[in-house]
Amino acid sequence: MSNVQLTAGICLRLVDSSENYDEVLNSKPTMQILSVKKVSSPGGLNQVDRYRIIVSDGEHFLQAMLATQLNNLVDEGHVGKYSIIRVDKFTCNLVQERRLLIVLDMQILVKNHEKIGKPDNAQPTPGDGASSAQQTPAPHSAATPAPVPSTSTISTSAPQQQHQQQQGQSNRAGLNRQNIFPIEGLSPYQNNWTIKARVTNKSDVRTWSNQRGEGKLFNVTLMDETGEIRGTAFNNAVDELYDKLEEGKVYYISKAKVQLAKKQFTTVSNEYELGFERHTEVEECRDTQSLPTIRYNFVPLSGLQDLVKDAICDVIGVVKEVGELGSINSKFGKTVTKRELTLVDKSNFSVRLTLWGKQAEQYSEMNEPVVAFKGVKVGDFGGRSLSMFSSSMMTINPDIPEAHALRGWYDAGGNQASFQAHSNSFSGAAGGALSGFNRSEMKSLQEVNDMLSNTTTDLSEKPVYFSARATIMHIKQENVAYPACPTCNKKVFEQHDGWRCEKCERSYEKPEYRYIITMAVADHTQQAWFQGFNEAGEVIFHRPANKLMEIKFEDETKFGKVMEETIGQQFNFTCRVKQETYNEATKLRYGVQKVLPLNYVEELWGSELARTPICTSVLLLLCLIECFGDVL
DNA sequence: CCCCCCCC
Repeated sequence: MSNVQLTAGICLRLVDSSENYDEVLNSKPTMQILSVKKVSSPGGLNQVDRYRIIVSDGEHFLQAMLATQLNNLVDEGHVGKYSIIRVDKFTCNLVQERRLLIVLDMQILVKNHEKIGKPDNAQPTPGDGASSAQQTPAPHSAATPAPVPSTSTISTSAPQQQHQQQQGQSNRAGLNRQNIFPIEGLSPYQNNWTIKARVTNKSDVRTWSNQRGEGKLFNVTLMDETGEIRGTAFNNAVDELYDKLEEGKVYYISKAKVQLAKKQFTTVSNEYELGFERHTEVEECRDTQSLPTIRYNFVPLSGLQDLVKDAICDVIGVVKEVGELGSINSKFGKTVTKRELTLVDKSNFSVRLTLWGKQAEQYSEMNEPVVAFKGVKVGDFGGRSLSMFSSSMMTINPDIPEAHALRGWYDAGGNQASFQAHSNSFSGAAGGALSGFNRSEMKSLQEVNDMLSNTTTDLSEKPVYFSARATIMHIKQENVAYPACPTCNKKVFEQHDGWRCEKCERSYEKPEYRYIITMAVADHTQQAWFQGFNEAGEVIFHRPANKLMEIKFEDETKFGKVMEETIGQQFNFTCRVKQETYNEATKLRYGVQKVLPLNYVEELWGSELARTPICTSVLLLLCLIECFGDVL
């Protein structure tokens, strides 16, 4: 421990204007961390926590930030207060006229060490010695020139001019390639920067038309090793830049406007975004060696439950199931194709992720690949779900350590694991099978009524879902099933040559009966009319509709008996309530999404009664009997 | 200056 040697003097060299910056950059100094403090970004759902650290060389100390890709070193306890580190890679820039070191890569030499020396602040704030300048951003009026950024030089303002003259000589034409700024250091307070960034995503050109006017635009996501930022070009700038900026390529970009990103719209992890303007300079960079293709901040699938709905996150998982291509009709009558993937990971959780449009149509990986997703949206369907944005990134079998680890784990037996689906219900394992049914969110019919009358949601626009346990009181006997087209399920009509489907424009010898059920249900608080279709009917009647209709045609009395047997049966229903209009009258329609027979062990588990010790014991016993009944 | 990103 005692043989650790800090790189004395490095802090002063970092703030010394006359230093050779390249030498300082490459010196890989050994330093001690004096403090680690989490800094949470204000607002926004996609903001990643950051760590501010203070580093010391034993004589002086400096403020620094950890690049977010190093967050896990702190989160997992590998590094902390008084750790000795070797800074292998960093960048330094001016923020509020103070230098801020961003540590991009480091080695931990000693995790725990006593404090070395009595270091002083290498960069005391003029005036009071506190860090007020940093905490109170001065408004930059015209009278207060913004500080000149500096990453490749650590000169202060006077030598800066000298430095820029030197650069002018080496790079007369084109952009100032020496003065590369980290994306993470960009802010509206800086000008004269150049970033070197990869386009990781480029949107199509979109047009808009509203009361404020019309126009066109496109977005890109730009990334370097410190962070990412969204750039937007409007109108003329679209013509100028759309073809120039290609997805996957790296560019020098300067003279764009840095502005606050509106947090309700951002899907990219940055407080700011870039507005491309007429004078914005974009030049392709062919040396792409030093830039990673993508930077992730993975959340384990088990951790999705800690994220709020609509949060944006990165995940990596093995695609265990690939759903069929389907389509949905969105609110505005748009039809969109979709495909659901089921991801699993080492946390033994699974989650469904929806691909849209082209990505859904073109997905064809059938060999359970590892797939990394960046910037996907967290939903709460069935507990937790994920959905792609157009700005999200999907990378199949990425060449990154996390992917290799996951592959190894999966192939070495992880694929045999049973995965827990996200669910709010008490019984997580059951939650997966129930898919959307949340026992802990069960409501009485009265509570459903109250919820519906108090909701601010426009029920004609957006349906509300609920689960309730109720007993069937009555089923309308007439039209309990309809003759359906075996191909498209539409109603068919009997004609001289068989059963005619108008949609498929053909006739069938026999129809396929499908249930269409209107039933009165009740619980101890209320009654309601539910409507159910084929899946619901098969559960309620314990037989396909064809069979029930067979009985009806052969023996009316027996049919009446079957109908009667359903009365008094209790089920767990999951329903979708929507406001619909018939003949200018609006009414709420309760569509049954799912019917589940009761499972008495689980019903008890979820109840208050189960909290008593005696009941817990009995329930455990019941579970054991259920599991091992055959053996006992 | 956009801001849609959907459905069960």
